[in-house]
Amino acid sequence: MKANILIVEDEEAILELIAINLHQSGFNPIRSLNAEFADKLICETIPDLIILDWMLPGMSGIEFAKRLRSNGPTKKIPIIMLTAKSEEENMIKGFDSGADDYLTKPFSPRELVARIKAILRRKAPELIDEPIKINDLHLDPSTHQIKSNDTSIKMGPTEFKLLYFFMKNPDRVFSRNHILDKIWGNKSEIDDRTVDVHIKRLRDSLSAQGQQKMIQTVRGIGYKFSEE
Amino acid sequence: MKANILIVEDEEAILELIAINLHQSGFNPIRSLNAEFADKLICETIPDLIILDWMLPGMSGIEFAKRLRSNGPTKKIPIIMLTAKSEEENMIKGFDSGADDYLTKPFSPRELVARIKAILRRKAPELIDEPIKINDLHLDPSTHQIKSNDTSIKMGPTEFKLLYFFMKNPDRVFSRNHILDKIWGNKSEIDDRTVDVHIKRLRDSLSAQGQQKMIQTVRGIGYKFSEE
DNA sequence: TAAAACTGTCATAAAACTGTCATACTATAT
DNA sequence: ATATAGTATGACAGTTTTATGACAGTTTTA
Repeated sequence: MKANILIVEDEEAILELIAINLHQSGFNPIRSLNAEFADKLICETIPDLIILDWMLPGMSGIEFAKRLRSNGPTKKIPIIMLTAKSEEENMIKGFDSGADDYLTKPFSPRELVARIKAILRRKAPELIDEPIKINDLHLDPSTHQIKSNDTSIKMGPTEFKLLYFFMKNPDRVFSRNHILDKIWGNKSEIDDRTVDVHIKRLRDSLSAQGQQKMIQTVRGIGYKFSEE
Repeated sequence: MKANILIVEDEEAILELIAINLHQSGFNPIRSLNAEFADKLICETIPDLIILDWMLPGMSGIEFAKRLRSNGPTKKIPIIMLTAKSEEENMIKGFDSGADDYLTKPFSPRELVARIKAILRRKAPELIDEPIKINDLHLDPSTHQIKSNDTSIKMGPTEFKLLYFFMKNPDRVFSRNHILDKIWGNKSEIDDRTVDVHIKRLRDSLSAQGQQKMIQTVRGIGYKFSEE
């Protein structure tokens, strides 16, 4: 499922530029030239992230941001502010009003996409669903499928999340507690050692396709995923 | 071990923004909204770096910086100053008062992290977990991997810590007791000679790739790591 | 609602790692 | 050359850390 990204920008050329770039990067851009129309759009579908120009006709971007932040359902939508170089000194207010990041025009589309991904990765990692392929192991989050040699591999939900997490961060070592945080959520009162068991189950599933060795134990530290 | 970074900033939104970004970059942020509270925090744990807003309620950032600089234990803590665009011309005073770097608001979190790393790399390289490469021996703390000629080298946890320690302080001789302190922790009741054994084990691991000579014995003193 | 699948915990087995010691070496000074 | 203090090394028994299989309770599926 593509992430819906609302762009609110009064300069049509820029709006279009951004939209095209986002589309190419696998996002679903929603265009609005002003805050009023953006409001309507938001009612229809809550976007996953909003790119907001600082200067808007009618209502300023900053006011709009504040309103979004004060309002229940839109409270948590990440916002990236766009500002002209000359307005930069006001930017601090942008953060105040709740923006998660900002970009100064002119900016490179590449940069914008990078920031969007960074924010989504933090706030809604499930939305940045790019299939991952490592060493003939294919994981597609959108179809919830894992394949190796075109043979699909079955596993439980927890094992899937585990594998997804590992494949998104290959080669990096994670402690059991870190894994617990990421997979179970930080509230969990769950025993460290439970991770071992799920690692075992994941390895068992992978071993049907001879891929079990990809999950490695780092004694005294935790586990890591790597093709070696 | 994560670097403790104290943030002194009276605008809560910004404080939080910085803290979150630092946390994500693997630092340990400590928050303070004013200089007085910061003082208390500093007493508890000496931070490894301080990010200081220029304008603070009560005591100005610059005064605070000066005080830190005049005071023994806090003398050497690197300081990054934050300043609003309009105050920029005063920045020279910031350097005067001992800041190591400064950033003009608004700044991107990315930029801040980059500067922090630059400073720590200079002043306390051991706090910043970056891969180290010496003489074709690569050590990467985040993946917990050691490679030479693209061949990965295996070793136990203690040997890894030992090697990491040595590679962070190349060419320097350490006594067995110093090593014991750094690797085992200062509480240890462990025999001096145990270090010899682990050095041996480390050498054995490295010798598989012909890198054993990098750890040298300094008779009567201890050991050192160097490419000779 | 029954069957199937999944969870988290435990006890136990298996591996890997530790620290110490006795012994064999080595450098250095006399 | 010899004595001596400092190092290297191999073995080993004790610990710590992981892997594994079983199980009872839950949740999901059919």
